[in-house]
Amino acid sequence: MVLEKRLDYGFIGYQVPPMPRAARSARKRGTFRKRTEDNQMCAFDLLATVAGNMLLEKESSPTSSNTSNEKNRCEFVQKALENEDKPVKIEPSFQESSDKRVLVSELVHQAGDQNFSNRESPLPQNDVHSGLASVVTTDCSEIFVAEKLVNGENNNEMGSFTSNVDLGFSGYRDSSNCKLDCENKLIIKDDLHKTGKVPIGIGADMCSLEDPVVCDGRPPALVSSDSSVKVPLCGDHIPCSSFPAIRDDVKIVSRDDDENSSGCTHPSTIAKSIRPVSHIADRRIRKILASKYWKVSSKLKEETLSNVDGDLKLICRNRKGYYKRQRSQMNIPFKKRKIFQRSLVSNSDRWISYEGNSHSTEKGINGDDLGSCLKMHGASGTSSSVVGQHTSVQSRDSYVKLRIKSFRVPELLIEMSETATVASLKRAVMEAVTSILGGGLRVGVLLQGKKVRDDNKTLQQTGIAHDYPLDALGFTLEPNLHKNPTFMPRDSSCMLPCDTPQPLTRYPLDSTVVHQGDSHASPEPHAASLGTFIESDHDSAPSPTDTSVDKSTTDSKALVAVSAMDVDTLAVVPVHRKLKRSEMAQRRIRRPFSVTEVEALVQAVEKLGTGRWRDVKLRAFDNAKHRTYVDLKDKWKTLVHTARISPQQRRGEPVPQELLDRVLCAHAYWSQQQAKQQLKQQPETCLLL
DNA sequence: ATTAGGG
DNA sequence: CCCTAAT
Repeated sequence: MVLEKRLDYGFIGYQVPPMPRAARSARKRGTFRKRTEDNQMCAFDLLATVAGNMLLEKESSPTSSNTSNEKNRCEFVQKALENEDKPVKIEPSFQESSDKRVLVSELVHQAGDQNFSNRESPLPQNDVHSGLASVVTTDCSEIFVAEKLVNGENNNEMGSFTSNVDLGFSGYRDSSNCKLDCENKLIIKDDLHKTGKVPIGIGADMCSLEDPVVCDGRPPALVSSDSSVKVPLCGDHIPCSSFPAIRDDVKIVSRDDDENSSGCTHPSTIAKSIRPVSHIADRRIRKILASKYWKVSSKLKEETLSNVDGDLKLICRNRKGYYKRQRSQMNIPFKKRKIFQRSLVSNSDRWISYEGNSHSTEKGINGDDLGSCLKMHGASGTSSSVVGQHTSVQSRDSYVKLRIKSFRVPELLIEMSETATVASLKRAVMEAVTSILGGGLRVGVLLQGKKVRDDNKTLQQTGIAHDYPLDALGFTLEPNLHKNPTFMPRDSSCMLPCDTPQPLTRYPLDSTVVHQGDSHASPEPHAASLGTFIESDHDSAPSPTDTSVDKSTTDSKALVAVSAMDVDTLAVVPVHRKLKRSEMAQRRIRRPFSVTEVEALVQAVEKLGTGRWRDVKLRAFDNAKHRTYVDLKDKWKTLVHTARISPQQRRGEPVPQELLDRVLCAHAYWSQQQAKQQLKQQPETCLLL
């Protein structure tokens, strides 16, 4: 049996409905509304529901005994789970439909092996709240928070999402980032909060990485959901009031949670009857949710944040910023993370904004490039009622708002014995996905369904102008494996402590990259791109280069064949703990030297020579953070080369011949000087010998 | 951290 | 531009 799937990784995942209602746009973008099955429910939704239920339970009958509570909880969970049709839903050919994205998280979840319920759980099985804890993995510390809240404790740590995250999925790794203080206010520590920067990553939500239920032996059939999912399918078991906000929002939520402030000025027209939401349970749970999923932008004060479940109007009023669902920090290489840390990726509205705030300590080599050419937009949209269509032009630069509808993860080809168990299949998918993700991803950019290959083009040159059709742009996730897969004899101990028989599985990791629509593939798997950056040159303004949109080079080749591997050999799974350098950092964007820069460079070199690039840098490019002395040296090299070739062979913005002449002249002069120096030292060394 | 050179 | 050996 060959199970061929194209995994479409959508940025859908969990979404917390209880967003300030007034802040929600009245508009509905139907295209973004995920059609989900009624039986889909994300783990966190369940958790929240359960927790809310528990809280209600506790409040309504504070005298009820623990055992009774526990029993109810277990019962509830079981019933909730029973509402799932089946634990695994593998939809065929969903690659055709853009609205049927299979989340990685979902996949991961699918990959979850129910046999794991047997595995040792760090949680004491006799834990009072085992009913709850068994639903949500111990990896998700929200569960603990919820539990503690239920228990009346309110000094809870948020975070500590460990476990499988090191496989490339996201999760909080730092438990110190936020917590609930003794007054139950959400505290987000670190400059993450101060700066409004949310470490983000492309990854699955942790909640779907949990281990299955111990409760009744059934795996939790929890599938990722987004806000449009009807959460409490278990309505019979949950008092509606236990989660009124969600229940309401679920029905009307639209994807465009509107990063901007339009919601304040344009109250939702989808006025629904809002049930009272004053229950402590709700507040608590929503606090959890908020802490997990929503992030207030930098301009929001902390007090406001702590009010997330309280005075929504205040939030709204204060909303210089906006709510964002908080992405968990992906376990990505440090370097990469450094880049991502200054960016915000909105999950709900799917556009990317980058913050140009670059008071970081890192060298300007990587980060500053990015930081300086990215501007953040979220809070400033004035005409945000048309989300994503236009961005107001700020200063003298035009910015493009980008929206990520979905990521496509590389195609996976999985071969399995027909006699393999479903559990094995799940595990195989799991491993395939994790190996892909763990191997590192790079981003591909699609414009009009065609892959944008040239990383050096500016967005404008590519056609991504500020008024481009948003939907024309797509992103893909591509494996960064490029011959680095470290194949390892399958050893179940590496990540899946399970003793079930191992099936024959195989994942051609050099496999295809499936793109949007017409399935383009990249024959050049190394062309790392971080194509979502907007160039801004303040230090030095490279003059506008050719604005040709070279669509012919954007490739229209057919998809790359999936490399078939020998089926007979022992099953292997690539496990690369060691991340290759290619995944560590993105290539800097190309920033051609302007004539002005060349002029400055020539002048400096004339003065200082060709061996003192640091001085050249200091002298002529001290304030051009994106020009390192290596860059200058390289540029000089190319300048010399350019000066030597015929003008017809030169490319790019033409450099005045006068400058090139000076280049040659200076080069000759300093070469001569260098030679003289060598001659002077030569006898000395001879004497020494 | 810089320099020098190959890729 | 990147990568790195060599300073």
